[in-house]
Amino acid sequence: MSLPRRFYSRPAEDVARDLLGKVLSHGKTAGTIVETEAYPGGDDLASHSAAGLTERTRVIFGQAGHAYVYLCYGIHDCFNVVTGREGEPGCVLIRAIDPLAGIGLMQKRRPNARNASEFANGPGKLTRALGITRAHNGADLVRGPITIHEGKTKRDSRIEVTPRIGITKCADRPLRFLLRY
DNA sequence: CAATAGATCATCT
DNA sequence: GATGATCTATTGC
Repeated sequence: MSLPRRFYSRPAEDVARDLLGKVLSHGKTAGTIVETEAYPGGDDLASHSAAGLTERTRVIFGQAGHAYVYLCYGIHDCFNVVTGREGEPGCVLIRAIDPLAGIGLMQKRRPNARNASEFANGPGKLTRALGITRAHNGADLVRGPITIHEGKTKRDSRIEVTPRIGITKCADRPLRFLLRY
């Protein structure tokens, strides 16, 4: 069962933290979300939405619970979840997942990976492993084909908060969330 | 093993 | 025309 719309209709920081431990799936592949970053918009210059409402950032300003997929460094597709109220910008970048299903398929899609832990331990790797592309930009996660649902609660799991990485602006804000277990 | 460069292109100035 | 929410191969200790 997919997470309800209201789960996403909250501030990006809250959604980013609560997304840890949830399961992201597409087709036969799925994995537990273990790393996220919040891009709340507003005065956060690191957010793509800081440039304002453009053709590219349109979906970030749209209804929560939709996918924002963009091309990074001309090479990689990165997957985000739109958050907050409609008309207000905000999204969460999914940075890493722990493979749960479709291991064989992920292996095939990521020939460079040495082992399962390297299938989706990065924003660009994760989209490759799950088969997510820019064609999914704007897709509704409540309906599919990409969905997010509850996962099993792991024992002794802790949430770690650090500054976001790979950015130059607002690089000091603690908006990166990791699940350690 | 750590550091660095190259790949590659849509979006914005 | 510059820039980037990255990944990988290669070079250098």
